[in-house]
Amino acid sequence: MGLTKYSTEHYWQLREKIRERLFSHLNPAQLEAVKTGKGPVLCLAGAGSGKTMAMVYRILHLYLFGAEYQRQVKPPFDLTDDDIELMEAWLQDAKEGRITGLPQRMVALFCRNGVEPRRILAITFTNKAAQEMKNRLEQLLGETMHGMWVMTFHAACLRILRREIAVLDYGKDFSIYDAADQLQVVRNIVKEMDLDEKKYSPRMFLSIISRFKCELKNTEKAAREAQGDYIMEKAATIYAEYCRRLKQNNAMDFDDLLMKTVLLFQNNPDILAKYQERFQYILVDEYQDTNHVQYILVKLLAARHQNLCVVGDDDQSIYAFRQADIRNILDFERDYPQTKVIKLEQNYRSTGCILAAANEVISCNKARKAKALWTEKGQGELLTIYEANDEHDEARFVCERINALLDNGENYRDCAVLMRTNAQSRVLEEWFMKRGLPYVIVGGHKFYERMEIKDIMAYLRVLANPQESVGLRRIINVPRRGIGEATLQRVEEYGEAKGMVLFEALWQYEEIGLSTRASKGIIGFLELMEGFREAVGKMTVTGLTEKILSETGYVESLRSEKGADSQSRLENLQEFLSVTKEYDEQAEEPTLQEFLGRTSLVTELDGYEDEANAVVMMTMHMAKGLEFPNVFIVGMEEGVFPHARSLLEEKELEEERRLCYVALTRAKERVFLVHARQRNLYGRMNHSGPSRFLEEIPEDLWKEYMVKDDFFKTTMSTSGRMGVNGGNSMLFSVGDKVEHKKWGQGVVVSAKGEGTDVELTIAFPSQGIKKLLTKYAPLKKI
DNA sequence: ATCGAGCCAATTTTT
DNA sequence: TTGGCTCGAT
Repeated sequence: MGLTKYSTEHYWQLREKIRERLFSHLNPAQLEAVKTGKGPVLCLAGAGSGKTMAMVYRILHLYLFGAEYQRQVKPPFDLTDDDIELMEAWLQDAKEGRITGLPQRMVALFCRNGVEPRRILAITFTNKAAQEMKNRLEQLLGETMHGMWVMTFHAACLRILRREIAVLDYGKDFSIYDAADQLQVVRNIVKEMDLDEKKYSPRMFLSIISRFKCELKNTEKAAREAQGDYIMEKAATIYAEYCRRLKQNNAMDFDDLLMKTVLLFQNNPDILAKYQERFQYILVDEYQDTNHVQYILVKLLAARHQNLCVVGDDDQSIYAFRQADIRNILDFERDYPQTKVIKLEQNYRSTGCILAAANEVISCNKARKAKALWTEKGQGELLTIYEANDEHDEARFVCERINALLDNGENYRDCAVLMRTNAQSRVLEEWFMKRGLPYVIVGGHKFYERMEIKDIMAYLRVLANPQESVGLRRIINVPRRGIGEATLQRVEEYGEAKGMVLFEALWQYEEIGLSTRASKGIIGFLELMEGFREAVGKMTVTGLTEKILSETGYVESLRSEKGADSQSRLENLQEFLSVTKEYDEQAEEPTLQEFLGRTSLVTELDGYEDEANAVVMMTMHMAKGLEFPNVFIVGMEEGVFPHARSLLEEKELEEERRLCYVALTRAKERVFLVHARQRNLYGRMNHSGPSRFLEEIPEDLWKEYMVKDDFFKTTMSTSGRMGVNGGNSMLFSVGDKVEHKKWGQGVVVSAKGEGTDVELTIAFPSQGIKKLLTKYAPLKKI
C-alpha cells in the first residue's frame, strides 16, 4: 500500500482533469451554477435550459469536490498505484467518449474532500422531480447518497415535525388531512354556524383559510384584520374553529406541515440551529412557485450558512392561485445581497420559431426579469394556426393532424394536446375514440381520491390515530351497519358536551340511550376496531389491510354489487394491496404511521411515462416540466384561454400569459394552435374571437391551416365502433378478441356507455361473462 | 336509512 | 352540458 511511482502532485492533476471532464458537456452558465458552491445563487433557468441537469451536477460537484474546489496538501492516505491507474483509465475512456458512471473507488476517494451528503438539502415541489433527481444522481454515482435529503417541501417538513414531535403540542401519530378532509371540516362548521352554504361556500372559506396559513397568520391576527369586513369576519371565525378541530383530531393539513415547521423553528432557536447546522447546502427547485411560508422556511434554514441555490423561472410561475408568490424570485437579490445571478438562456428543446413565438408572447408581460431564450437549433417549421368551426371541428382537426404526423413517422406518444380546463377534454375524447386514436389523460381523478381507496385509508388512519374524526365518520357506516346520520348526530352532541372526540363518545353508547339497532351497530363496529387495533404493529400493513377488508365485509359487499363499477373498485383495492406490499417489502422499518405519511404526500403524476404509446391529453398546468415533439393547444379563444375569470385583473392575465408561455415551450418540433369560431359552453353556444395570445405571435412565425376536405367528412359519423382509452390506451370494439390479465382470452360481446366510462361485456370461455370497465381492466387486444 | 328527482354552479390544483 | 349536492319520498 501507499504510493510508489506517482507523486501526490500527479493525483491532484488527475483529479482536476477528471473534474473538468465530468462537467465538460455543460455550457458556461450551467458550469457556473454547478461550481459556485458557496453563497446565495439565483439561477434563472428558462424553459428547456437544462435546469435539472444543472441541479444534479451541482449536487454531484458538492459531493465529490466540495463547495470551493481547491488542491489539498495531501492526497487520501490510502491512495495506491492501482487508484492512479484507475483514474488514468477512466480519463482515457472518457476521452474516447465512454463516460458511464464513476467507479466506486474513485467516488470513495474524491468524496473525502467533498461535502457530506447529510449537509445537503434539495427541495422540490413534486415527488416526481425529487425522484428524478435521485435517480440521476444514482446513475452517475452508482450508489445512493445516504443522508442527503432530496424531497418535497411537505415531505421534508413532515419528517422534521415527526422528529421534533416532543416539543410540539401534537400527538406523534397525527394524521394528514387532504383537500377533501379539509373541506369536510369546513363544511361541518359552516353548517353548524347556520350560514347559507350557497352564499358562503365552504370552498371559498377553505381557500381563505389556506391563505391565512400560507401567510403565517394566526387566528388572532386574522380576526383583527378582518374587522369590518363581514365575510372576512366569518372566515376568521371559521378559521379559528377549523384550527381547533384539527388540533382536537390530532390532524394537520398540507399547509400545517409547512406552517407548523416554521413556527417550530421560530419558537425553538435551538432546534432551528440544529437544522441550520445540518443543512449547510440548500437547493430549491421551481423557486418561482414558492409561497410565503415556503419562502420563510427556506430563509430560516439558509440564514446561517447562506449557501442557498434557488432555481426557477419567473416566466413559468403559474400557481399564484395556490398562493405562489412571484416576488420571492423577483426579490431574491434584495433578500440576499451577495447573490450571484446565473441565467440559463440556452434552450435545448425547441426550434427557433417556437422559441421566438414564446419569447414574443411572454415579452408582453410587465412583471418579469428580462431574459431571452436562444437556441442553436434551426428555425424549424412555422407554427400552425387553425380556425375551427366549433369544438367538434377543432377535435377533428387535431385527430387529422395527428394522423398526418403518424404517416410522417411520429409516434402517438410524441403528440400532446394541451387545454386550459379539464372540461375541454370531453369532445376531444369522443373524436379520439371515433377515430381510433389511443390517448391517455394525465391528471383527472386520482387513485388516492377514489372512494374505495379513501375508505380503506380512512380505516388505517383511524387505527393509527383514533382521535381523528373525519376519517372515523367516513367509515363508521361503511359498509352499512345501521349507524345513520341521526345516531351520529346524537353521539357527536354527547361527545361535544363531554369534551370527547367521536371515538371516545362511541364507547359511551349506553349512556347516550340509542336505539337497539344503532347500539348493535356501534358495538359491532367497536369490536371490529378493537380487533384491528390489536393487530397494528403485529401485522404488516398488507396484513392489516387484508384483515380490515375481509372482516368488515367491505370486499364482500362490493362483490355482491354487480356492474363494472364495483368490479373496478375491487381491482383498485387489489392495486392498493400491491402498494402496501411494496411498502412492506421495501421500507426499512415498516410502520402504519410511516406508510400513511408517505401515501398522503403522494400523487399520481409520478410516472405516466410508463404508459403505452398514446397521445397525451392534459391541462397546460399539468404539462409544466414535460416536453413533446408535437404540441396541440386547443381552445385559443378569449374567455377560454385566457380564461374569462382572469380578464378583469391584469395580474391574472399575466399569469394566463405565462401559462401560454409554458404551453408553447413544451414543444420541441411543432406547435398547432386551434381556435373555434363558436363553441358550446355549459350547454350554450358561444362566439368568441381568437385569443389575444395568438395576436401576440408575429405573423412571420405562423401559417394558417386551410381545410381541404369536404365538410361532411368532418362531421361525426355514428358507426358501431365503440372505442375506449384505457390504462393501456387500447380501443375495443364488439367482436374484438381480448386478453385479460387474470381471466385469459375472451371476446367483446357488447360495449355501452360514453366518455371514458365504457362498459364492456366480455365472454371468457373458461370464466363466463364479465362486465368490465376498459378504463381500469387489465385488457389487451389480441 | 336509502334512493332518486331536481337544483345550481361551472379555472387551473405540484402537496 | 355535466356533476355534485340537498331534500323529500319510500
